[in-house]
Amino acid sequence: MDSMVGSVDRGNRYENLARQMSAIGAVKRGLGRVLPAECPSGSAIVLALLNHHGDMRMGRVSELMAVDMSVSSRHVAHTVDRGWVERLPDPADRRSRILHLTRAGEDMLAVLDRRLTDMLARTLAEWSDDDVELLTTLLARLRDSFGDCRAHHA
Amino acid sequence: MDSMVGSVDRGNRYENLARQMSAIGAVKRGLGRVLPAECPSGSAIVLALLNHHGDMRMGRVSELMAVDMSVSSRHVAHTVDRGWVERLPDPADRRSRILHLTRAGEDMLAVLDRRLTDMLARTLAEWSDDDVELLTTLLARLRDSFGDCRAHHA
DNA sequence: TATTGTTATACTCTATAACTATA
DNA sequence: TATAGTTATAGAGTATAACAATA
Repeated sequence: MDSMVGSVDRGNRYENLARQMSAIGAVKRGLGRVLPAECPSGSAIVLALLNHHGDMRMGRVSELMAVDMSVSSRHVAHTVDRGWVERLPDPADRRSRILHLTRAGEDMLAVLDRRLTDMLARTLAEWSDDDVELLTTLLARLRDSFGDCRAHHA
Repeated sequence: MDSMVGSVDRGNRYENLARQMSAIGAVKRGLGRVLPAECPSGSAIVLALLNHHGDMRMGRVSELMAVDMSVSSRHVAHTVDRGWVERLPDPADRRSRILHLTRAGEDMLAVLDRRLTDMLARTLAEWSDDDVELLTTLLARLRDSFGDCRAHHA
């Protein structure tokens, strides 16, 4: 395989994809700019996860975000400081605590939803419904393929 | 509009997309983990841009990355320090300099390409060629729709 | 002894503002 | 005066390692 030129097409295909993925950084920065100053993206993601999946523990947050627990711990701490999330005792394991979205957290989430929706509606005005849905589906599948791709020192 | 329930579908559509976009952070972190320690993603993007678009000035880099010039300036400085990029005088404007990918930069780019390609080939093993291409196209279009979405204080 | 979670430290990415040099 | 670019500073995100409490 190494000496063949036949792999150029495949290599190019992934190269294009990698470049487009890097370019997505610009999209994420654009989304981040519409967030309220007191609710940066890390906090916003925590709220969205709790809203979508329901109450969960720290380990599950870090798993869903595919980040180290030290990272999710800080994000969650920020949301708790703002009163958007509360840590309830876990009857099954006293080391752990159950994270629960508060009413104030739901209110903040409503603000986030509105801002992001406005932003996307403006930016994707020329996209058809089918294309938006197709992109959403492919992104979900991409995230799924990557799975929990954290650095496992094993 | 506020009192109607009819907007639920559209709102939900964008909400899903926003959530998937956030999840893409996990994908980007996964890609970042395969990069060499001496070439973080900022540097890698600079090299890829110069390779793909050819020589350019700082302003064009910040435009393509959709970041402030102070940011791209630091990324470029890092690549120059490593000998991957050189700053050539711009005959048309002595304030500016032309950024040029060196041979060492091309070599580093080859390393990056190999690592990213391996990673994607492993991760997207079950994807069809058509789906990979479709995702690539949609990401490019998404980036295009966002355009130069930097904060313009005007 | 292993696991859940927190905290300290360090590094990358980013934006704002102040600055230099040139147009 | 305006523009191209650099640098200083500050803030967010992340990972590693050391630590606490509990299993």
